[in-house]
Amino acid sequence: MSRTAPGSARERILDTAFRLFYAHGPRGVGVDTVIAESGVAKATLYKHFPSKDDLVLAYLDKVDQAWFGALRAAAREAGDDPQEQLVGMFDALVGACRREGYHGCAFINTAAESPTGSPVHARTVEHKNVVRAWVTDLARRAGAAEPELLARQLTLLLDGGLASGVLDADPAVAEAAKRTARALVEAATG
Amino acid sequence: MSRTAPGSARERILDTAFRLFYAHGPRGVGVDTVIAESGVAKATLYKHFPSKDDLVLAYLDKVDQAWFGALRAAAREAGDDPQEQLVGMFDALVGACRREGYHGCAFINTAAESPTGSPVHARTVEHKNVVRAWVTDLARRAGAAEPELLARQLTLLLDGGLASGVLDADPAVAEAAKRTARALVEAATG
DNA sequence: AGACTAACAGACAGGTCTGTCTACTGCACC
DNA sequence: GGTGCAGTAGACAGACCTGTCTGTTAGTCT
Repeated sequence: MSRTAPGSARERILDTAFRLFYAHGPRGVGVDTVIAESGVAKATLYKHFPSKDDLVLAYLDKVDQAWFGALRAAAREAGDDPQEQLVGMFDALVGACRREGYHGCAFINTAAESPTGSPVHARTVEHKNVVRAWVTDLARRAGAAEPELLARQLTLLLDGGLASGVLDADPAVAEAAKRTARALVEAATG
Repeated sequence: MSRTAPGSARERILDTAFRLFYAHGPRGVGVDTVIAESGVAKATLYKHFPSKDDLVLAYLDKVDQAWFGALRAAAREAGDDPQEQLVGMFDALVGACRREGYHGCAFINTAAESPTGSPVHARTVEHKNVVRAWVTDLARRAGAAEPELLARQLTLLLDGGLASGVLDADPAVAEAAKRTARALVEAATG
């Protein structure tokens, strides 16, 4: 286990899949392409991921970590005040827009090309619920009159900003979302 | 031209494509399936639509007519007051959520599986711009302090509601969007 | 009656996709 | 030194996809 680090091939496959799947959508990338670009044998890929769907789910897990992590980091950077954190998390959207190769929400994009009821769908719903629960908690601590409503409003804005990111990475959209978020937070916390 | 109405085959193809493409995404439906379900010969399809991409674009035009039409109808039903119309257009979202087989925004879903810069992309951007221009005009007539900002906010909400529709057709999301729209319109026209 | 048009029916080519299988290589540990 | 493991390389099957092509049918117009 010294020539190649443990799980090195797996990491390489997943990193490559992350990049390609996000850029072209899982259905737009063949397994052969992932293999070629990650410099791995086909058998190795199918050993770590028994089917392409398993690879797609692993990709979504990676996306979940990255995006949810970015949201929490942006909120943390806004300080200790929950109200400021609710607004600050939109900096994750602003930052994503500026990033090269930004292409909107990986979950939405993947769910759009997957049949309803598929594991991909379920994973996406789960992700959205986790994020909204976190926002709801933040809204509650911010003293919102209706935390669930405020969380719904803010996640609507987030999803809207992410969705339009498929088309063009316009930072103005993200900035508008942030301004709107501030207005909604102030209105809800009086 | 009496046995079959003029363009009857074309209509049948387009209707079938509309249904199938919306349900499974254009890439998830083969031309053979469209042919089989519309009861048409392959040559006929390729005569009316030289390539599958042309069919997809025609599908998007149909979607544009349907969705933009629904938005304007919902606004019209809200009365003559532009402020009420801005809020009322969200009834199109509420209605879409309730419809059987609702699966989110056809444009976003299609764009998600199309390469950046493709005709599909351009058509989607155009659609979104047309809708936002219409909303901006409405916002101006409603006396909004910053019509562009209000339009951006409202379309963000619309897109957010539509995007989450890929996951579950929860009317609560649409209702929350409408409530939020009302709050934003009132704040902007105060 | 004859020409034209729209459509039907379906075979076919050429490519791509997922997933399996065989054969080989090099390292670690016993 | 021998065994097992992780990985490489690539052929292969079987399905599916787009787009083309040939031949046939039926109705319309002159």
